Amino acid sequence: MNRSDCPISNALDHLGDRWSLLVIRDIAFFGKKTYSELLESSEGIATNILSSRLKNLEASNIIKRKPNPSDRRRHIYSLTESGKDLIPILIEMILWSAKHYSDMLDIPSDLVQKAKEDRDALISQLIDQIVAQE
Amino acid sequence: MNRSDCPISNALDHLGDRWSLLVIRDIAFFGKKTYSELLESSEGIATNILSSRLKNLEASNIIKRKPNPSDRRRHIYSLTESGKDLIPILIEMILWSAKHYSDMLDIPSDLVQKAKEDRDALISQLIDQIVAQE
DNA sequence: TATTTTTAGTTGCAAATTGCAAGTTAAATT
DNA sequence: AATTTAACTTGCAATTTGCAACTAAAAATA
Repeated sequence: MNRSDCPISNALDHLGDRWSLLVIRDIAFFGKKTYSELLESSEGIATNILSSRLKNLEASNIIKRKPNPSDRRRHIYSLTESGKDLIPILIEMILWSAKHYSDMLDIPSDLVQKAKEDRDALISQLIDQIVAQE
Repeated sequence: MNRSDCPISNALDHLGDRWSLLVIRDIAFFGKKTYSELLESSEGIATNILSSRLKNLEASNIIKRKPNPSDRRRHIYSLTESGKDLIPILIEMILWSAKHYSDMLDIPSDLVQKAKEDRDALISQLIDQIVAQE
């Protein structure tokens, strides 16, 4: 699993594929909490891949899974502290895409503007939102 | 290639694998310029994978390849503007790993400290270094 | 000039991963 | 008691990865 002691390599060992950070996005930005909600991403993740990614992310302590007392079929997925700390990476990806692919994508302009004006405030605000819905 | 119009998904369409950002790291932080230099990464990339990633990154306009006039065997790889703009993503990955895996990794403490003190200055400085060696 | 070495790849093939479709299990609803 | 729902698992084909060996062109050496 650990290819080297480089911090960038380490991040990619945990997150370097086409799906893991989309799962984090759906939890962090779209407030998704259950398996079936996460399955409905617009990119169309397969059920076995979602299952695999959720297991990996939980093993990496990036997300956690709790039983839902009111409906024991539904498990609740949420971000750990480590998972919340991925938000700056996601924001930088949004800024990069906004700068270089704005014409072909759906850019959240107000988020981009706020990120440029006051990055730290935006990050705090997003984390507060996540904490609020826990 | 384009799974959706989401900017995060777009970034992952170009960079979402275990090797692409390591190639960018080696060019951006370690000043590597040639195929054989990039082959020597501590993570041990295979030659066919390196070849494939260099082609993809060039097709995505993230790196560019120039002939070297003084030795026409050696091609010179460098970052485009778009490639340089990936540095903030790399820095956030370093900060994330430094925060959550510091005991098991080799963290560049002075870079981390500078990133916390004055992020924008660090990014400018790193880009200046890259430009200087062009 | 002929031979060797270096650089940047390509090719072949086995192993691992991905993705689709269908099936399963436990809990909730009707 | 029967049906539906949620969260998966399983089987299998297709794609991607990774290792090892090979190649072509240019440079260095004899």
